[in-house]
Amino acid sequence: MHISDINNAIRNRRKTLSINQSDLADLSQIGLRTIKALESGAANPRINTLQKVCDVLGLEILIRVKGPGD
Amino acid sequence: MHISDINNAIRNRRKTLSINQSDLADLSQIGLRTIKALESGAANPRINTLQKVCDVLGLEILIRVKGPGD
DNA sequence: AGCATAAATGCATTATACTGCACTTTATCA
DNA sequence: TGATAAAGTGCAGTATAATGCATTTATGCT
Repeated sequence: MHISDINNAIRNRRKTLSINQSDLADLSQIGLRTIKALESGAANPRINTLQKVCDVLGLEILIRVKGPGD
Repeated sequence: MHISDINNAIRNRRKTLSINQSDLADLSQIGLRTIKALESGAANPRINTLQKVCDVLGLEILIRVKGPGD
């Protein structure tokens, strides 16, 4: 899944785990306001912010060389 | 490759493509100072910044659910 | 419908990424 | 070894992510 879909990835994963934004904020040690911004898609978050949320949600961010067939 | 190795990924890829930091900065529309920070690893860049550089270098950032065997 | 919980929005403040400029240090040559 | 290019560093200004608080809107349940 491409990084541009990060907002949906986060929201879907959070709902799969049945936690609300407030809980995710606490677990991630990130402000609730920031979680909302993340999920809204209108955000340009810092990589550390993303990493913290992904850690809690069991998501991982990867980087690789783009292949011919992508 | 995990996102925590982004600085090496960028530097290695840049050298593979035989361009210098200044060229990468221009092509990415990002300040030279920021490129240097990125490659030094002492950075917490915004996702858009990362994306611009990766676009030029032919790198892609992916997100996925962490599996049991990772 | 009425109530409770979750989520969205506006605003002000703080923290810090991003930037350019000037300078230093380190490679890479002829 | 001297010249040139590339990379690293310090600093100050600007842009914006991150945050909290208060309020509003949406969602779900009995």
